[in-house]
Amino acid sequence: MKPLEKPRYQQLKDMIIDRIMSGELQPRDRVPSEHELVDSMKVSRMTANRALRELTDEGYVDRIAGKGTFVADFKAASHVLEVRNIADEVERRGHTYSAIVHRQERQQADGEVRDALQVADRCDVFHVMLVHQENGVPIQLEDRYILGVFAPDCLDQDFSRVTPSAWLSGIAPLAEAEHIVRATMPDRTIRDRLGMDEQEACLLVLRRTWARGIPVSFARLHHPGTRFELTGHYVPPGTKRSSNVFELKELRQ
Amino acid sequence: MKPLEKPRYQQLKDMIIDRIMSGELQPRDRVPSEHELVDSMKVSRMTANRALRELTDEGYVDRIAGKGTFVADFKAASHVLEVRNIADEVERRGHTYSAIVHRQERQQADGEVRDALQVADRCDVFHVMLVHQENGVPIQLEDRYILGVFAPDCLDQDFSRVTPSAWLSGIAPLAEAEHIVRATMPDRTIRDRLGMDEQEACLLVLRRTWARGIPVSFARLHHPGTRFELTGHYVPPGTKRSSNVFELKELRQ
DNA sequence: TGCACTAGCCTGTATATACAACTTACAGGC
DNA sequence: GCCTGTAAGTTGTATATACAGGCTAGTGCA
Repeated sequence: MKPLEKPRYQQLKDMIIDRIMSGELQPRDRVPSEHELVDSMKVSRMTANRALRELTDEGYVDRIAGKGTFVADFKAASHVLEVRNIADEVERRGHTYSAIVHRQERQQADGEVRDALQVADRCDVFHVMLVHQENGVPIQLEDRYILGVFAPDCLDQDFSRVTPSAWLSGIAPLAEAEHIVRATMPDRTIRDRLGMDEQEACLLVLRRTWARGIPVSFARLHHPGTRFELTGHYVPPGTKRSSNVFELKELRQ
Repeated sequence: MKPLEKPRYQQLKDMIIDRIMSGELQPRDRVPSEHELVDSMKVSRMTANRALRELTDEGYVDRIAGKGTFVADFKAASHVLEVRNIADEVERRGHTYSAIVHRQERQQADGEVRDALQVADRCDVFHVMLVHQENGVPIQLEDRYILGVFAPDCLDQDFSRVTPSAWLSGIAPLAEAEHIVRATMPDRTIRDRLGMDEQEACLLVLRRTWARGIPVSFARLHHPGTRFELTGHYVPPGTKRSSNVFELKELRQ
């Protein structure tokens, strides 16, 4: 006989996570205070405190003594997804970010895209291809597919202003991500668009993200091997927020 | 006026982490029980419980109801360091792991190695170079430098049986790690040792690890780009252990 | 009008207590 | 000898209570 019901603090956590994931609670919205949870859920304050404290540790909410508890920003939470927004990275270095959109169209999924998004053949998807630039120099070719039903107004977006990644983060919290990093030799199209040399390797990142339990986006991110690298720094948990972020960095030249 | 002293549960955590990092408490050793902490540290059981529970969440200790609290295995903790032991990876796939040691010698640090380990010029280091193989096929060229004072008996080790990474994990818990991932074109030596084609890109991982607050090891890990990739999967915290492990995987061919 | 103070709410921490469930060791009975 | 029951120690959870400190709005005084 397993415990027929979960611990009460876990029930509280699940209830609040559900309300965030379903969209009922939006970023910066106020979450019920400990005292309100005591009244409405018939638990002690220490139990409510534990639930909210663990949600804080896990990045779902932020707490401010004297004010209350608030749903964390999707964008901040997405930092946990290891690969930061490339536009933010460029600007954090004090450089100028720009993007050129090569494609933005509706397609039907097949082959690798269909498999990656786990959808039926010929399912409706959007295809976006753009080149990200730092001070006018190409640094990433993004080749992205987005699930049609997840983002119906994809064709109306101006991705030269807001990156697809940032835009997707704003629709729903990205709960899960998968990355595959490879070293490849780029084909002629990619090499030309990134302004790469003949004998230059390409750092390829395949990225899938999930929202509400289903895969919503699949992207191929190509980077010039001599100009960029992926760095990750792990520090033990307990010291501030346990940071485990991968980011793109300019190679010292 | 800031709080002149940290919260008591944090003091407990720091005390126990110190005893683990200093080597006083070894892996699988028993950690004082909640009741013992109540007596010796003059705190309530709930405070001791919180300290030990958070140390569990952070991977420092494991708790077993009815038995006690024990220092977590270094090896298990090192999984959190994102790049798993390559020998374990190979065996997990049901394949045969082997290694060929090309170098194992004492050197004096200079240039990139000196900078990476943050030591004085001509400081004593060990240099190990070996090729890891899966079913006899080379999959990684490891070029590693280890701080001399950290591992005095490095030359006595048989790295064809225990990988340097696993051996280092056994000396002291690796508390911090940095990874840099690049795509490069390998030079002739590396290409030959990995059995790579003329036009094949190389996935290069630069890895630094810290123990007891100081950098103890710096490694260059070269992989054939057409045969291997680095994968990472992020799932939200709160579901089991929040997993954020990068691992090397064989490319489907 | 403008300022200072206070009351009320919120989070952060700490304690004392209680019960349940699990593990181990040991004593007692068969 | 073997099995069973029990007692002690351990973690897991839950409650009630208390005090400190941050934040905000509103009251009241100058």
